[in-house]
Formats: sequence, C-alpha cells, structure tokens
Amino acid sequence: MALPKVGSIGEYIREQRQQAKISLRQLAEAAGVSNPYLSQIERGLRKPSAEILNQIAKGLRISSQALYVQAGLIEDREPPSDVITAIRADPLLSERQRQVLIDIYESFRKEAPAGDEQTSQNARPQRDAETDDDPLPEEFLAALEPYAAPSGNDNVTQETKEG
Amino acid sequence: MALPKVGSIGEYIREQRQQAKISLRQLAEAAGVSNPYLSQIERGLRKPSAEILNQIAKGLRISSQALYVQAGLIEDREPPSDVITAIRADPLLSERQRQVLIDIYESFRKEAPAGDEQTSQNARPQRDAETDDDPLPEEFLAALEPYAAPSGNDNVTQETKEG
DNA sequence: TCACGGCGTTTGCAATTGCAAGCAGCGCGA
DNA sequence: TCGCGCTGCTTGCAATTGCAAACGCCGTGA
Repeated sequence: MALPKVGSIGEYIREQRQQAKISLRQLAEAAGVSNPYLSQIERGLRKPSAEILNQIAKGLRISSQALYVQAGLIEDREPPSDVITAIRADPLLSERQRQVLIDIYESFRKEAPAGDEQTSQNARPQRDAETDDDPLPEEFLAALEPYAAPSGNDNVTQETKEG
Repeated sequence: MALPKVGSIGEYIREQRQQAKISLRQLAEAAGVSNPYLSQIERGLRKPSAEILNQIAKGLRISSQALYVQAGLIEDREPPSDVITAIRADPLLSERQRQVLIDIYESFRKEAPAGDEQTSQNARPQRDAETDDDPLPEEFLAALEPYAAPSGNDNVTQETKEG
C-alpha cells in the first residue's frame, strides 16, 4: 500500500495535460499508454515506471527531466541554474535584457514554489516570512523599472551566484 | 563511440560498481535493493524501475541522469544553451510564469535580431541608435497582463475524494 | 426518444517487479 | 578436516505494473 510520495507527479501531469487542452485519452494515445492507466497515474493511484514517465513527457512535449524531478527521481541539483546559464549564454540578448530576464526569473522562483513537497531533501536556505498575495512582487516590478523609466539607476549589478 | 553502449544498463552499473571496487552486496545495501535483484539487473535479466535506478545511482554516487540516459529513459540530454529549452525544462516554474518568461524572451529576440554582440561578458551594448527609450514593445506588456491582473483564483486542483 | 461518440473511471487479469531464502564456490584460520 | 565469512547466482512467491474490456455520465443529432 505504499504510495509514498507519488502525490505531486500525477497532479503535475494532469495540470500539464489540461494546460495543453487535450483529453486524457488523447494524451494516453500520444504517450502510448492505456487511458485507464493514465487516469490512475494522474490521481496518484499508481506509480508509473520511468519508461511510462518518459513516454508521458513525450506526449506532453515537456522535458523528461522536469517530470523526473517532479517524481522525485532526480535530485534537482542543477535545474535552477540552467535558465540563468542559458540566459547568460545567449549572445543575442543585450546586457540589459539579460538582466531583466534574470531578475524576472528570480522573482518567479522566490514567489511561487511550484511543487515543493515531494522530496524531503529540499534545500531552502531562504527565509519566507511573507505571504505573497500578489503574483508579481516588488522585485518583478523593480526589474522592469530600468525599462519603464530609462533614466535613473541602471546599475543593478547585484549578481546572485548560483551553482 | 564516445557514448557508451546505451542498450545495456546492467553492464554500465556493473562497470561503475567494479570501478568503485565494491561488491554486489555492498552496492545492494547502499542502494537499498536486494542483492539478488541487483545481480539480475546487472546481467540484464530484469528491467529496474526508475525508483530502483535512482537508488542505485545514489549507491554508486553517480548522477541519476547519467543512469537514465544509459537506460534510454532520457533523450539525449540537450545542453541547455537554449533559453526556451531551459525555461521549459525548469520544473519549479508554473506554466504561466513559464509562458511569461518565454514571451518576454521572444519579444527581446524580435527586437534585437542580429548577433552583433557575441561576447556576453562584454557589457557594452551599442547605444547609439538603440531603442533604449522604448525597448519593450507591446508584446512585452501584453505578456505581463495576465500577471498584472490581481485576481488570484487560478485554482484548478479540485480535490475529489473517491472511495 | 434512441443512438452515437466523447469524456474519465472501475474492474479483472497476465506479466513483471522486487524480495527472502537458499545454493555453490572461494579464501582464511584453527 | 572442519567452520566462518565473503563472493555472486537461482529459486519460489507476494505485490505491483500496465492493459483490455466494460461502466456511467454527458452533449449532439436524427
């Protein structure tokens, strides 16, 4: 009876599926799994193997790794910095655009811990003593300021080290 | 071939284990799986689930991802040099956040199409005729709108208890 | 009204996973 | 010669995966 920590993976899949606006059977078809089984997976009644997970990821057109992390099958030691790394490495962005993207990304990360309860080992050094009602906190708006108002402080080189 | 054999996950595990100079039972203990089962896995008689694979990776102190790639459970790990890919692969972003980031990024890309400044370290973008005053077109603002809306009812996860 | 097709869910079952127990071989000390 | 501990391997067996078939529900058209 041990359905230990499968809770969030099913929800995650269902969310992604509904985001894509496809039916359960459609995803089952695309993923190559039976629709009853997918139904049970989404409701957390079954713990799909990695193979099934991989096929579902394909059917959803999302990263397999994202799904594995959700399933707690990969320690997410790297993913956080991937986006920032990619932004930094993109040669087509201006320095300011880069900074805006990074700021927004980091504000997202701070504000909405999407899916945080599946793994017990979740490093969380940052304190959260504030309940965010607004989806976009000040940091986000602050990140936009240099764009909204060209004059002022464009020197926001407060780099945050990652990885 | 630079890439090791993808077909035999068992061989890979055995190689890693022998490289670490530990016995089968030791690895089984460290990984929390039974030794007979590990024996069968190493000889390709069984196809371990992702959970087992993950535990074995832990026991071997190697990356889970490396093992998954070996098992063919992860498509060739694309280097996250692509910002879009990295955003999509980040499991800690909500779908909406992801969309916002992608929209913003794409609006940036449309704006500065040429690859003039190839060095990212060079924080010295051209500013002679640059659209510094209006670098964020409507697309950017449009991307923000769903967030600017203060309504906070995006609850989709309807808990349905079934007996 | 009934029939058709789609939706998600439930049920029953073959196939498989994964484990506890046991087997055979090897090296070492008494 | 035993016994002990280590190595890896084989053998049943409970538990689980994953699927085919069938169920109930709802909207649409004849």
